[in-house]
Amino acid sequence: MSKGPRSAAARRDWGSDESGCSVLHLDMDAFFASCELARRPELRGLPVIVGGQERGVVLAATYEARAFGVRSAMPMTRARLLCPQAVVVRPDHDLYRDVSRSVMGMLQEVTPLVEQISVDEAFLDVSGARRRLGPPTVIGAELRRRIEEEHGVTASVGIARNKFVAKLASTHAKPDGLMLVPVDATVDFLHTLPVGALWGVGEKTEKSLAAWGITTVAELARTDLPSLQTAVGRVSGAHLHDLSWGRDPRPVVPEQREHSIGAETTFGTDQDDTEAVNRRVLELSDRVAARLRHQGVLARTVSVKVRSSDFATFTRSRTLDGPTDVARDIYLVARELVAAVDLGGLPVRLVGVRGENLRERDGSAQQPTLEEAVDPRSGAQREAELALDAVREKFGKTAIDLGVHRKNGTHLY
DNA sequence: TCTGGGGTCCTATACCCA
DNA sequence: TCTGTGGGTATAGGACCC
Repeated sequence: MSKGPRSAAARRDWGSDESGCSVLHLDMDAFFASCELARRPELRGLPVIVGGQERGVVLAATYEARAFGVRSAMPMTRARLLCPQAVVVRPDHDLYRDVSRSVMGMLQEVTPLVEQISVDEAFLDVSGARRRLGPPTVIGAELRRRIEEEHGVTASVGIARNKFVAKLASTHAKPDGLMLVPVDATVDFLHTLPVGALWGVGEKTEKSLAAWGITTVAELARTDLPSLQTAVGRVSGAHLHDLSWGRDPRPVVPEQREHSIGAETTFGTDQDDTEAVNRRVLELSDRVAARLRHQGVLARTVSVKVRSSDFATFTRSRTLDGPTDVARDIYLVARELVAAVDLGGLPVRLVGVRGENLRERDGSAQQPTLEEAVDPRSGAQREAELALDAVREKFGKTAIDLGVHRKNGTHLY
């Protein structure tokens, strides 16, 4: 929900010729905050911030809160300083997921070519829907109307010849607007923008480019390719150069499979107790395994992330002999990987566990992992964890937990 | 000001193997 | 046998996005 830099010059009417513009990007405005307002209309007109605990960041803020300088991803402590009168609401991800699912279903009625890129935004290729539903601007307007009517949430729409430009158009249409960038106007539109508007240019890349005297898309477009590649790398250089001229061949691809599934948490206070860290690693392994099983996939690589109190972040990973969706397998590897990270005596701020290198469970399903072959308990362990899934399905996610069992001071688990 | 949690992609390096 | 080369895979880390 955070957005790249915008340009006032770009916020204007670029024309009405829709030919060749069949990519539509739909982005819901201040999504989490809008969902909360729809549920609690008495909050309308007030500065509202959706955010977590003490050490959290702002997940979403209403435009009233933004007027005070509150931005998403800003530390909550700072947000409260800027806008002490703001109503702070704890995030309710289940609510946002429900609204999201319903909206995505609505998009599917327009075309099956819907690529969801996050909970609150999606691309649509409406080339096949034109004859049935009208030109893209009509489709976009109708979607915006229906989303607001059915969910009380406003959405902005960008329409252009490709994904990259459509995404920028929706950013400049915000809030509650629609922008068309005709094919002929594409380069002029792009060349009003700062480099930071390009997808893939964040803080670091922006700095590297500035060192080369490149601060706008227009300047980047006029830079010769070899210099650009020296500045930011071969692949990124070529990619950014293409984008600066409005070239983006990536098609709208429906239903992309996840490449990894992970979970991480920041401790309330930095932690130097190894046992406490391990308990957290177990919880995270359990969450990851449950999600792997839920999605019917197995992970062959386990990776961990450890952040120390000075915010230095380390990742370690190991590829297993066989793929798994069993919390115990993941935990045993994750615990070792975390233990091997040298934090120089500093306490742990955050730990994370991730399953990577995913594959479908079907097919590899009946192949026992090496561990199962060596240790028959692993098959039984999976059965036990499936039973846990069933209990949680029935009584809720917090109904039951895996534990670290100790016997004579030795971990069984 | 003091930095969440979910991800993706790219780069560099090491190592095995043909 | 030695040396170089190049592909494939594993690993670590950085940057980025929402």
